[in-house]
Amino acid sequence: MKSAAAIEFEKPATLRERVEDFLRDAIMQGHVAGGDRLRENELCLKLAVSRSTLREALRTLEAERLITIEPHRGPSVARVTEKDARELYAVRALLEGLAAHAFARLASPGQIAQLREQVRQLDALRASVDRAQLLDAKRRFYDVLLSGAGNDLVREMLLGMHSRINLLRATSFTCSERLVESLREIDEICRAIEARDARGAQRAAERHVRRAERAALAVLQAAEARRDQKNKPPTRR
Amino acid sequence: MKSAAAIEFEKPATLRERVEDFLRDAIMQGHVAGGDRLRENELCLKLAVSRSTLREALRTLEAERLITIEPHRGPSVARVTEKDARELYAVRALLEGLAAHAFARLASPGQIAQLREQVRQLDALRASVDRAQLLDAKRRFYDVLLSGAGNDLVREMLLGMHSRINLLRATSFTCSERLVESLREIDEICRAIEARDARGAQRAAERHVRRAERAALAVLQAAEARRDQKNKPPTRR
DNA sequence: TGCAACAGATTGTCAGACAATCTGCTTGAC
DNA sequence: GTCAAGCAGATTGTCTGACAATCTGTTGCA
Repeated sequence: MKSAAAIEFEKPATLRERVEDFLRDAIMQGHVAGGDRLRENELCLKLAVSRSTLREALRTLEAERLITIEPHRGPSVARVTEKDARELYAVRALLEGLAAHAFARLASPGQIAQLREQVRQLDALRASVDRAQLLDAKRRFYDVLLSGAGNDLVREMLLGMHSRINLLRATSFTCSERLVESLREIDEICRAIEARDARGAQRAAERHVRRAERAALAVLQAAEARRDQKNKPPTRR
Repeated sequence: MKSAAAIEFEKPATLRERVEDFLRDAIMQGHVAGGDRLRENELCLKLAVSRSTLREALRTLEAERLITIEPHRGPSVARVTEKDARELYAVRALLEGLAAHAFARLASPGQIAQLREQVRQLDALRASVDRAQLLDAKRRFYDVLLSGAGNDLVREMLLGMHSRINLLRATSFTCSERLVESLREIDEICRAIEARDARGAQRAAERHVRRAERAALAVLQAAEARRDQKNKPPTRR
């Protein structure tokens, strides 16, 4: 019952924060698709909040790049293009590498044990079909890793990036083959950390992200091809 | 008269954007100090805008971490602690390294020439006493570098970080010795790029940031020591 | 000195309004 | 039939005014 954990899970104090959380969830769970417009009036009615409150929440989401707001056109759910994804993964590889390196150097034995425990829980879910459960376990793993790395800026940046990556829907865990591979890579990171091998942990983390990228891009390209197929037939020629 | 440049300098379309820009400037120019509270009514009166508009702008600034907003206490100018600065520079080193690496690989000869031109202009300002002019030249250098690197995410992240770093006031250019050193380091980055030596450019960029960090931390620590000296005397004991 | 209660200031949220702008549809011309 | 112009409704940007919840500094009491 650490107070830090308690603080982490405290209910949002303000209404605006609850709106943010709700919208963030709705986007990441795919209840709205990339490119969908979010009309203010609709959302006000659905969430029973005023426009002021809603618009403030939307500004925050815009800063997180989960939505885009164009003048006189309003907010829409962000589209993650292939280029976006590449850039996202390139930065993520660097930052996760940094975090793994720092964790291997700085974490206490207790924190390392915690990390291993999270890996074990992830492994136990290997056969699970519940996507949400898997994502939650993954989130807990990163919670431990990023908290122990002692760099709050990196933590916040990566948390923001993870929500964008989830928006991709092409999460590393999308297909089960990738899942097994992914778990092995995570185990490698953890093992390097247990050996206090900072460079090794960094490299393992970078490798993990690069592989996740490859899987994600494959899914993304497949999705785009499907979309093009559907939209292009009535092409002018 | 490239259209891209024209777009870059277009006047903000909405009032909120102008408010953002004004506040961002005010903070970075040091017109308000770290920790200062920003009372909504005051700002509304001074800027002649409504609270809705102002509060939206403040949310954006909060996301950029230029201000912090605490529930029922309102916005204050962010304080950059020593730990913040270290984290900031650690990430900045990685991202600028990435940008330099990408620029060396991808930039067109024309872009490289542009970069060199910016370095030349910076050099010409070596003796200048006008801080604003120097900062502007530095900004233009980074504009060229980050545009040519082809990674918009990295560009936006670094632009945001630069505004926070300027908030530090302990800019690399604060003391003139550091300025000369800094210019040499920038020249090294540029030379590696001209030689299409991506790894070398990356390392030079990382080295540049690490040195800037050292200088910034020195200034920051001196400032904190001074502040402690002033605040601590009436200590309880 | 320390604590409690109170008053003023400030923020969080709401409702309603109106002009500027966007969007889709109708209409008219070729 | 296609294309351009124009109009009407929808949507956003911004403002005003309001009120309850919370914070903050001060006063008064023990």
